[in-house]
Amino acid sequence: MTQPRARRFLRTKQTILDAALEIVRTEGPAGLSMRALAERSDYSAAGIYEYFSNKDEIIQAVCEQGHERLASHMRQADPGLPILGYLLGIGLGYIRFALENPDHFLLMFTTAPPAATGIDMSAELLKDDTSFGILLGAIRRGIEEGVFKTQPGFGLMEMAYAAWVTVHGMAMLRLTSLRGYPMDFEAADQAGLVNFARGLTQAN
Amino acid sequence: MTQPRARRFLRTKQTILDAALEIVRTEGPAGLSMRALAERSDYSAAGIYEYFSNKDEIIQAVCEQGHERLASHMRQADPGLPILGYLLGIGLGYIRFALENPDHFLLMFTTAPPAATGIDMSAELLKDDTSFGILLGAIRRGIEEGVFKTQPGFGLMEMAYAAWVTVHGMAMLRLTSLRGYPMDFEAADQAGLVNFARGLTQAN
DNA sequence: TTATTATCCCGAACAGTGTTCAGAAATCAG
DNA sequence: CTGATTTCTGAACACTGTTCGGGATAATAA
Repeated sequence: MTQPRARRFLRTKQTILDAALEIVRTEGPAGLSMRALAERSDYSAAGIYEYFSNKDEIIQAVCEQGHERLASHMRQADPGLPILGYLLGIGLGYIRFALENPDHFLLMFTTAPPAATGIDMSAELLKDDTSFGILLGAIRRGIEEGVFKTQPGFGLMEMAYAAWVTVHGMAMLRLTSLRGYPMDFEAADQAGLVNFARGLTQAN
Repeated sequence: MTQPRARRFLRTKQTILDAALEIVRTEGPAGLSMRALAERSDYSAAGIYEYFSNKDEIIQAVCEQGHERLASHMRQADPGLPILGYLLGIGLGYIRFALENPDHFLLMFTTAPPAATGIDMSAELLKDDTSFGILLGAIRRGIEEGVFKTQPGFGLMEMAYAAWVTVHGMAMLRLTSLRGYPMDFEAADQAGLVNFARGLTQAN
């Protein structure tokens, strides 16, 4: 029962992870090599393998941390607002995170998940503090308030999926394909999200 | 004026490019190493640098080829359909290409473009045979037919952007974050696109 | 035909990558 | 203090993209 040992282990692991996060933030995912990570965390490259069995495992941990920060960005939307404004705030929070942390965001959404986690995720995704969970809560509220009209084949889940897809597409395209494109994205995103919400509120 | 030489040069270049495309298709972008590419095209790794100055240049060429194939998938939508059905077909074509060529699609939209091509692209993007050009044409038609109602700050360009964003988010999320997730994506995508279109047709 | 020159192509090498492994320190248990 | 575990390291392996010197080949000139 060596508790101090376990604590030290976890602390060291966290130290390495923090170094990884900093490298991703300052130099992008390309700069995250095992040797660079070793140097910044004052270990040798081989030593890191005592705490992570893979580089992928490190990347995955960095991604998880990113998802938490993404969710906290979305939580900054004011739930006191009317549902349409609240939903808009959530979406803009998502996009804002992507723009403020482009490398981190791209890493999160271009790295394929651990593969065949499928079923775990279906539960993981629905937790309230998850980014998708927050979105789901907002849509549910809109439906309960009677503002969003469900339709056959377009209920809570489909609405939330459609909303996610919209903001994700905005963030992703802006970062990968439209960097430097002359367009007022702030306005276009706003208008696009309003159009999306208009679809939700209209029956048939 | 050595024409045969120039022709041979281009032909060899195309051979290498074809090999690169095949590697991406069969083994994914991770399998595209200069040595593997050299082996499949019956050259040495060093020899390839006579035709491409970079690996990035090869990847970029592969991406361009992908964009053409993407556009051809979208062109399979029947322009004879009513505008809503036609627009839906275009969107589903986009998604279908992504699902049939996941590696190629991800390569196209996770690799940042040649950097600071900004202004060139703004013209390139609008050409009729481009994927975005096709989309733009459909939206324009919907507006001219009076089916899509423009609004202040939400005109042709914004509508097309919103549509692109939607299908791109669907394709992207499905490939990166929702692989194996238990959900009827066919139906959800369809419903999501219909919802999007509903927003376009409703004034205010 | 022969000599010159430009093109084409390859082997070897360099610096970098992720990862493994034998063994040196350091920490713990008896 | 002794013996066993846990930490940590340097060296190595196989791989990556890329460069360079030089050999083979083809086009041009004499």
